[in-house]
Amino acid sequence: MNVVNESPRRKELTRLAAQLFVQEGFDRTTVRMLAQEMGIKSGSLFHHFRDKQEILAAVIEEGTQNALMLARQALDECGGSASERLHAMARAHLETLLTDRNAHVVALYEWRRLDAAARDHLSHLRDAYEELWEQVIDEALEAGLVHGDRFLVSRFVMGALNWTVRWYDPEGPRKPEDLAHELVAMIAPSTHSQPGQSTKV
Amino acid sequence: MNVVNESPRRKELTRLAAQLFVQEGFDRTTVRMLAQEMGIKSGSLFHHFRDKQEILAAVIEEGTQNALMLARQALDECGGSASERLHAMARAHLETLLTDRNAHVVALYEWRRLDAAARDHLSHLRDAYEELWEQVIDEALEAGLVHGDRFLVSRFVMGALNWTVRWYDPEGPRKPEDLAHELVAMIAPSTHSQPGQSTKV
DNA sequence: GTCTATAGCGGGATAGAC
DNA sequence: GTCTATCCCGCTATAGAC
Repeated sequence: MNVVNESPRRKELTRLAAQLFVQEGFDRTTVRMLAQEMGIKSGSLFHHFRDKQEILAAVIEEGTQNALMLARQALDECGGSASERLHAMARAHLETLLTDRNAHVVALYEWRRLDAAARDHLSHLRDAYEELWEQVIDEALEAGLVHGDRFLVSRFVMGALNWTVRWYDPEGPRKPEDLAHELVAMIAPSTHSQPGQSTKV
Repeated sequence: MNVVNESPRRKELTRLAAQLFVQEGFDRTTVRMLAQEMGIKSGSLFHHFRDKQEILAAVIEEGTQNALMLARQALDECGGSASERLHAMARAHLETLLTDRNAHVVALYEWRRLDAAARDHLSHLRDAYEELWEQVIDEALEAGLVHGDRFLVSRFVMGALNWTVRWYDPEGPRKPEDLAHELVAMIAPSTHSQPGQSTKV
């Protein structure tokens, strides 16, 4: 459905929609606001999307797919130690959340506003991303880096990261990488990150 | 403004509103839904509240005040060790979020929907609650229980806790107390909780 | 304190010209 | 692919009777 419909125009409109959804929330964002941001009239919007719901679905698909891609890439590029992988994953997650401040945030914070059909269509994507997290957490548990229940630890870690959206100041001194480092230090304090990736601040 | 207006009737209506705001979100909750839940017609609502905004403000004030009260009480009743206090705080926080599932959740998740005046009026309450957290985190840092930056640690911990709202299943086997215990174990693994409070599961 | 009735507005979405 | 024009609906809030 969406895979076919990937015109560059639509992608650009999706990007702009993501920005507004983050600023205002999905419910408060009107189709007229969306149209204005896109430089067209509200009627024209429905040439690209069937309805407002479909815009949300497009944003969330884009955001999750992007996060998944960047996370896999980060894991491929980092060293193989459990600690390095945990750090790489946290860093990738925070960068998709805090640097672009768009589609991934919408995916996390507006998921409930998807209708049943869209949730159904997108849940496997979300699950794939969460499984990647659980896998990295598993490795950390096996390495003795962290202790506790796999399910709970991954949800606590994701919660700590996802909540940064609420208080992080992009103009402040801390970069997403710094936050990732501090989080790993908090839950796995005995770890010394390998050189080659400057995780020490 | 609100302190004067604390009729039992209004408190009850506020309680019902909180429930709907959690289920549907503030924006999706209509005054007609609120009225129906309260057993009156929508017009009658405005005898108790000036407008929809004021209902939200009442819920958030109630939720934060309640959380603050219960947190202080929990700290008073627990032992004095940094680990016990951290655990008590986390437990109180989770119980206000997950057991009642109402006003405190709204305070956390719908804060942005408050207008400027209400935010101004309520921010000192929210700040008092966050300062209580930072104080407990400070004690944990000084006791060597946890390591890191005071600001970041408290935000990470609160994030992990606040995000539980998204995945916690009240019908499941885990109680808020169990979650609190697991979180403390995750960030301060070397700690052995004092007896007298069964924190071990 | 609650009701009925309704004003007044802004929302999502459509139709057909260009 | 975008425009104008507009339908229709549901929302918040008000007025005045009871």
